[in-house]
Amino acid sequence: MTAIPWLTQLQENGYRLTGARRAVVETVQQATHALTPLQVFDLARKKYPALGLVSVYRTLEKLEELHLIQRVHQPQGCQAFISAGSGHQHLLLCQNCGQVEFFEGDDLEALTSVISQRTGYQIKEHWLQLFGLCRNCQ
Amino acid sequence: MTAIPWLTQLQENGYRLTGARRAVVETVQQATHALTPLQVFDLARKKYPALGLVSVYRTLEKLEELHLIQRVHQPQGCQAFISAGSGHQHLLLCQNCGQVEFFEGDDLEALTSVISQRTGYQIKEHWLQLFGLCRNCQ
DNA sequence: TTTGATATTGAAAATCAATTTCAATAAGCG
DNA sequence: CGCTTATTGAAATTGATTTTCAATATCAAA
Ligand SMILES: [Mn+2]
Ligand SMILES: [Mn+2]
Ligand SMILES: [Zn+2]
Ligand SMILES: [Zn+2]
Repeated sequence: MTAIPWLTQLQENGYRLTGARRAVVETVQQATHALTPLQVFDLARKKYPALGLVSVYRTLEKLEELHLIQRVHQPQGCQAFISAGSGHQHLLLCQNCGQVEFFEGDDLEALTSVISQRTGYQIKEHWLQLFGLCRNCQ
Repeated sequence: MTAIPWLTQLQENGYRLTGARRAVVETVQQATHALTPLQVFDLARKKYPALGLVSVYRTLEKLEELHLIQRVHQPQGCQAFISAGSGHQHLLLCQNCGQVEFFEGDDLEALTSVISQRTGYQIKEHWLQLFGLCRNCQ
């Protein structure tokens, strides 16, 4: 998959296409691990050496706003981002190497209706994240 | 429920009982909402005016280490803490007022075994959090 | 193409939360 | 009551993120 759809989306939302943005977008889109802003900076600078860290923050902000990336919450920190899956998806993270996989097909209907009844809450959303070891790391 | 069991646990683990600790423990234990260190500070200072913010951080650290509190991850930030349920429990958060409820009895066995097979991951843990509106906020 | 309005840039400064340092104090044991 | 030492709050420091700003680059319009 190429970086074009993301760049197009940025453009369609009134943002200009620049070297800094191209480098950040390509970097994040290619990643199979969640990346912190600093990691994005280090990787993207190889493609575009003039890049400033500030532009990484600014671009990540826009990508998140367009739902092209999502923040990854982990016990050791919540500053990393990964390309967002399309549709309703959840994350599976390798506790050893940090690799990220998406999965879907969870059915929490039965659970949420029980909880809803038990607590009186009207349930709107859920966060589900699995942690484990990828094939390589087992 | 009183603050004594937590204070006892601190003492049993070699920590001394001080005014600062009592104030923080009471504050966090009584809360029905997740509290940030600064919120704990403001509340606990009413009980113990000499309290320093540093001691809040230090006490929260120890309570988390003893699994008496847990960090709450939310879209708007991940710095808040809530009294930890006992046993395997999950959180249900009110998106409007921030009230926290615990629930248990989720069974993700079927799901995780499918995902495990599909991805090759050995699944070790899961995070599940529900968001919704409490009775008052509906 | 050229032009011009303005979005975007990176550097530097500022902010903010969290951590470390440190000398004074207080907990808890004998 | 004393003594050891864990704990304290203030202040300094760190580290991440945000803001400010003048220079520059994008891109639509001429
Ligand atoms: Mn789901
Ligand atoms: Mn569970
Ligand atoms: Zn792995
Ligand atoms: Zn509510």
